[in-house]
Amino acid sequence: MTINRDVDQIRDKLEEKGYRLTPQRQAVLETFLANPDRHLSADDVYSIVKATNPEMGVATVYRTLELFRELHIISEQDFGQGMSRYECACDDSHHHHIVCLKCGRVWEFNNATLERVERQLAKDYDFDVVGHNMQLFGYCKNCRQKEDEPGH
Amino acid sequence: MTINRDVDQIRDKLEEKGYRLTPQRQAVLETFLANPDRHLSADDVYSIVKATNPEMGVATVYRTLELFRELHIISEQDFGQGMSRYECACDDSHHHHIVCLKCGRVWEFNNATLERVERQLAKDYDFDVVGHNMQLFGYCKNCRQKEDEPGH
DNA sequence: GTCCTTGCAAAGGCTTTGCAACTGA
DNA sequence: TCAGTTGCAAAGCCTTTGCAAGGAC
Repeated sequence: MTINRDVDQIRDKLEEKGYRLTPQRQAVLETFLANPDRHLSADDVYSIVKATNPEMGVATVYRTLELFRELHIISEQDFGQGMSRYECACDDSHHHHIVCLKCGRVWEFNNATLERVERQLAKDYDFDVVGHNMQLFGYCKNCRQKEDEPGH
Repeated sequence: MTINRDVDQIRDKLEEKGYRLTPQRQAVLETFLANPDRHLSADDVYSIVKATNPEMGVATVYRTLELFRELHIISEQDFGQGMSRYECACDDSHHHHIVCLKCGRVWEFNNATLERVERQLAKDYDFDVVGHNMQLFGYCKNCRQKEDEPGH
């Protein structure tokens, strides 16, 4: 099963650096592996993990998120909602986000043109780019239709 | 003088909606007009305004920022620094940001290709785009050079 | 034993809110 | 008069930190 293999790989990655894959960390990891399409907040992760590990503390979630982010196991996003969101960074594909301001759903996209623009900008500004972030905010088809319904 | 004209225009904009341009609001407005190139945090604005209006309270700054944002007088940015930053939105030009993770300086750029990509994406996803955000994070030339200096 | 890790509670930092007082038309 | 506005302090929210206890090697 893919998830078990992923867990093993990440256990190695942690142990290489002198860290352990504790049950708590594994629970957080599995939450991300089981939700590859979601952009989880710290609180989302906490709630999900707490369901099976009631002894889990929030601080551990935050510490684990920071550790995973450092090791590039997950990546952090800010959609301007007052808290960070995290997603699995298991594949190295850079992608960008389209965020619906009504329902909060997030779509991801890759765009070769964008990557090209980015490389050109890095060159123009003599800038060593280590991360990027492109977000479109607006309203999805679904939410627009709801707006148009009578009574709204 | 341009700034006075801008102030008058915005006074009209406020009064149209039933708001007043109070001395506090004018002080905040002038801070933005006087710093068109900066990306000010709420605390930056507070410090600047407090220098000439010592009675100014933080709450007023936040309330003014929200009001100005609603009226599209300023726009809000989040560079992942734990607080929002605001900039004058007096001209309607959309632009994007290059943020140095070391010195925190921000460069702005416009890019026609990017705008084109954005329009295409809006079409592809049937999305009503009302805002966007492109940020590159990394290290500027200056900070890279400092890193290379002996002793660092 | 030693270092990593944890849960708890307290503290931090940014932002919002309740409220009584004030202001301008 | 009346709605809009303000300063202050308290509260809210997300996140980090101090610390003593627990756990793996």
